[in-house]
Amino acid sequence: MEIFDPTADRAKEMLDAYARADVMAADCPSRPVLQHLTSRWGVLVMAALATGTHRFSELRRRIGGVSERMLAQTLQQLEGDGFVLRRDYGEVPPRVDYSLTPLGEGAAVHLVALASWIEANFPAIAEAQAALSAPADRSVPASA
Amino acid sequence: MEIFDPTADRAKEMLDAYARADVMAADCPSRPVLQHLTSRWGVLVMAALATGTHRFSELRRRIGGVSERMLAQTLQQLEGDGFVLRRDYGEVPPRVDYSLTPLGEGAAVHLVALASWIEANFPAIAEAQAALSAPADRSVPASA
DNA sequence: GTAAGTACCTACATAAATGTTAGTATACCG
DNA sequence: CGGTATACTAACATTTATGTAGGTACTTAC
Repeated sequence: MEIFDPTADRAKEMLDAYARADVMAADCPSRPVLQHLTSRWGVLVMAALATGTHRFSELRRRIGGVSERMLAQTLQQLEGDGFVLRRDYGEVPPRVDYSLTPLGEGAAVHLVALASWIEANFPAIAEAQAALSAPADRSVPASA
Repeated sequence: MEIFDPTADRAKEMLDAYARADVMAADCPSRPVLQHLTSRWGVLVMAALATGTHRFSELRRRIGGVSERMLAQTLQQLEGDGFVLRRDYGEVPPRVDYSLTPLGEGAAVHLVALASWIEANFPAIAEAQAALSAPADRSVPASA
């Protein structure tokens, strides 16, 4: 039909951007979101916040190995995606705390599940790692 | 008591390495595993393999944007952790296929859940992103 | 008064991830 | 024969991620 309709373009946009989010597509806008959540510190920040509201320095101590810079950056990314809520009390010395938004909680569930699964199954994983690095012969037995 | 016991050291090692896997600890051996699974391509490879066995080139086509190099490297990491099984038919031209091990399936469940959640909730995420970048005023209203 | 704590940011430096290109041995298609 | 496909690897280039050090403005504890 192709009749001109001012709403058609918008409808198409919404379909592209909303209805068809596909992480397998290289240029899907969901890719950056996935990366924020699965980034080195993203997972751990989300998991830490899944236990409740925390201040910046609390998170920093809780998450072993994060630098201030990385923690700040990660929190900003997650805030920008609407997963984390930042509350600034405007006091001095500074006081700010972070918590998950409802959206963030939805995502955190899966990240916590993953982290827990790894912790719980680490014995098996370590075993597999050892078994795979040990065997010298990985080639097909020669007929000779 | 501290009585010498040849099994004591080993038991302690096992406790350290196995029983207490804690992703929040900077030097926990579970950290690299978490990173392999949540790496840019790791998630997508696991998700792709969650749908069944695939050949290398099939995965490459399915996962938008992976280079051969990255796909190969990611598969090797996941194989090294015991999540992926590589089967080489020893034919020429080469034929190899990949599938999840039972361990891999356990992990994949959570990664697929995460990816699906993002796809399903992308409308809300995009909305949040837009809402957060729009507001010009994020500071506390001055009393003046 | 000195040190430490708070929640950051900026600039700089380095490490890690990722991409690009070329190459391998062989088979199949036309 | 020329081109394509397969499953890679190695070398090299580049982009991205991450870390480090120093600074801020002020408070509390010693």
